[in-house]
Amino acid sequence: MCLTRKSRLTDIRKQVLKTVWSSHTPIGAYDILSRLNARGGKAAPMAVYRALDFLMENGLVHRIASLNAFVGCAHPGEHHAGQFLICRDCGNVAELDNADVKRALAKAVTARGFTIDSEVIEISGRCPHCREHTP
Amino acid sequence: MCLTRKSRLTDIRKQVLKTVWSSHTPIGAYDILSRLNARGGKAAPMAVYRALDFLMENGLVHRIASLNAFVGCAHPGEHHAGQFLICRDCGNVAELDNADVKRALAKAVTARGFTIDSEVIEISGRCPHCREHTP
DNA sequence: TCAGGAATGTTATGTTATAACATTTCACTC
DNA sequence: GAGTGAAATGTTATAACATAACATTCCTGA
Ligand SMILES: [Zn+2]
Ligand SMILES: [Zn+2]
Ligand SMILES: [Zn+2]
Ligand SMILES: [Zn+2]
Repeated sequence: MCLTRKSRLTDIRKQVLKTVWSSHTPIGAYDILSRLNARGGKAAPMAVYRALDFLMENGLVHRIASLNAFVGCAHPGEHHAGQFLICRDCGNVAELDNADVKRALAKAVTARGFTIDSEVIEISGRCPHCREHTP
Repeated sequence: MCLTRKSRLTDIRKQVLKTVWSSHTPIGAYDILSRLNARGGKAAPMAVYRALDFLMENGLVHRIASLNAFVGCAHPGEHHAGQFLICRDCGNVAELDNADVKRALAKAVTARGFTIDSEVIEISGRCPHCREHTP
């Protein structure tokens, strides 16, 4: 765990992180909650949302706004934005961090006089595997 | 109204479209509902969501996924995607349709073997006006 | 050991969105 | 101009997502 940067990976945060990763597709906060409580727990939604906030701040999890769901970060490190490719058939998500996209976007945004605080880039489509198997 | 393409701009759809445009910032479905019912109406959420679905299909309104809210389309026409710049201070939204961004994104996506069905590109930041007035 | 902040617990409520089925409206045909 | 079928709307209920507010516990460092 890269949490030698003074952030505390407490038990519930670890459980939520595990649960997010145990799903191969984006998972909703209440689904996370159910899985935690499935083995006898009695956590409340707040606990999950707080853990998710922590994990997002620490670059371990991303929120997929278009799905109201969460995925583990493919390249954990500092807090960062990425581009997400979501397969509409199997639900799998690929995380990109493409320099050309960021550059083109930054140029277009600054041309309008805006500054960037955060980005949401989510593409819905079909992954190679699903394209091959269901024409 | 460009609805000579056989889609019916009925009364409730027109009211919802007007309400979306009457707000200078993205507006939530339930806020739209309140404004409709403010003058005595008694519509239900479904009516608003159905009207919004119609307006989005017809390229008159966009959904801002990161805000769970809706804005009028700046360049109405066919159904299309855009890039949205959202000012975190004043809430105003600028709609872009930048060719370089689309090109870079399409390239990065196809390089991964994905196809694109729909895009969500939403940048949160500060607009020129707010940058000037609050340093 | 004893603060003081960070983390969690607890309860309640707010907000956003859809399911399922009934009824009405409207364009089109006969 | 009555019949008909699809599109649109009405209605009721509920699912799904998220936060407010305040109490309590836990950890760290003086
Ligand atoms: Zn990441
Ligand atoms: Zn797939
Ligand atoms: Zn548009
Ligand atoms: Zn602004």
